[in-house]
Amino acid sequence: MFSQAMQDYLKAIYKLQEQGGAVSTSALAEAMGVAAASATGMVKKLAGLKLVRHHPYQGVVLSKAGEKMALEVIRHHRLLELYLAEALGYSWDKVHEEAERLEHVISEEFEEKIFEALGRPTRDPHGDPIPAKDGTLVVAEHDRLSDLEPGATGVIRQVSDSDAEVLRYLGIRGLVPDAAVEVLEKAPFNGPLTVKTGETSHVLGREVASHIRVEARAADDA
Amino acid sequence: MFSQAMQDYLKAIYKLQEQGGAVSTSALAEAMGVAAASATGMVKKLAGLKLVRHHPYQGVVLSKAGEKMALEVIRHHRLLELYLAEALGYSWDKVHEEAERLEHVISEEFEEKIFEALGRPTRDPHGDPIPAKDGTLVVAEHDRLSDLEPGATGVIRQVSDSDAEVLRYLGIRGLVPDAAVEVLEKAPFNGPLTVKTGETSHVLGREVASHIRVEARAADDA
DNA sequence: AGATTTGTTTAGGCAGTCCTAAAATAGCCG
DNA sequence: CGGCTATTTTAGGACTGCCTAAACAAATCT
Repeated sequence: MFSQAMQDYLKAIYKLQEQGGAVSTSALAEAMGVAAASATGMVKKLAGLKLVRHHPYQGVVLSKAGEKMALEVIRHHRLLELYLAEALGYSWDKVHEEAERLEHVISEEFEEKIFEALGRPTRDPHGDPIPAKDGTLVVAEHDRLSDLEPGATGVIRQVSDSDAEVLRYLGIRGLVPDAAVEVLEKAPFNGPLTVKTGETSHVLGREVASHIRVEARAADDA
Repeated sequence: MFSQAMQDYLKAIYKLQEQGGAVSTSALAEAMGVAAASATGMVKKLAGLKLVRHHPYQGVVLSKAGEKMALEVIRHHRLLELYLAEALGYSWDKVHEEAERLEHVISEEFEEKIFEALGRPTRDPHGDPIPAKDGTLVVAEHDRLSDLEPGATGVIRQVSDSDAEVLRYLGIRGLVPDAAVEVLEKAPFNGPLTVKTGETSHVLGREVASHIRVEARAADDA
């Protein structure tokens, strides 16, 4: 009834939605690695199934049902990643690809078994929350980058700003979801922060940094 | 390049071939749960890829390459069954269905990891041999039913006879691969055997019984 | 505003796998 | 052998998901 392709599209829409409201078909097409027309076609199909709401030329938004389906796939994905890493000794850079294929074919029973084998975890190897079986996702209230103290390190989870210019600026600097960051310096009051990502450091206004949600790493991490 | 459907067909052909020479398209269609025309179509495609040899109206036989591919899938299947049962506590009657879906999507790395985790096994939960990675299958030299002594029990693995009539006779009596049998009596010299399968017992000529390969069960089995 | 650029949708096709119906072939029986 | 029946193949479609090219809409620039 619901093809694998549909699941992939729902998941992609979910992930794009996380980083900002409605999702354009071109962004979706890019995320899926297909032509824009293909994304439009699938969006229409999903809209017909009431899994998304589509306002032509305005983007697409998951419906309640669509979000639930997306979260089921994401739960599978994250549990699999964790299982591959923990139980089978996969390195972290390889779990994603394998989980990507397995997530569509495992049964509820398989999901249940690995969930139990892992001790009913709530976070995957990347620190992302694992949606619950009923489709509930405890969205971690991540710290704002502007809240971190000098010396602290973390991983960017979400970048939201109404100004596309600012987003582009941050993107060019590598301050995008999943990037690791470290706070080098922090001026007092509402002064700027100096942060490092990859090999280079950048100075950010406090206001801008407050729009970047990060997941702080424990101090004893590598 | 090689679709999942093709893998399934190759596997089905392999299994049918095990039970007797060339495979008819209708037998293949039935095994795959598709219309006869669909099987013909796929067979032509596989023949084009040199994975099978097809003589119209005469059935289909795996080529060397086709057999290797079939064995790879079967290796995946059997390793998965074993892993699901051993590592995840699946009951034996559920492993097959899950393995059926997983076998097509796991990577070589996954295969390798579970192979090692299981201690490099050579038999699956049903007692079937697991093909080696290079596509070699150590075909167990099963006992002939006619060799078993009264009281012995086993599982039929292969029934081969040039006489279709005999095969049908055996089929009607439930003496088919995977059936459990027990030898009740055995006349001396080349006299007949009385064997039981399911609830009923049958008398078989020694000659016929010698064409039935069985895997003997250890005496201490249930 | 008008023109250009950018983004989105429609239209028409292609490949893969399935189907049904009809034609071709093989096997069997009188 | 000739004809019946069962099996197998061919022919023609349906459906999914992808593509390119062209039409359309919105945003941007002058």
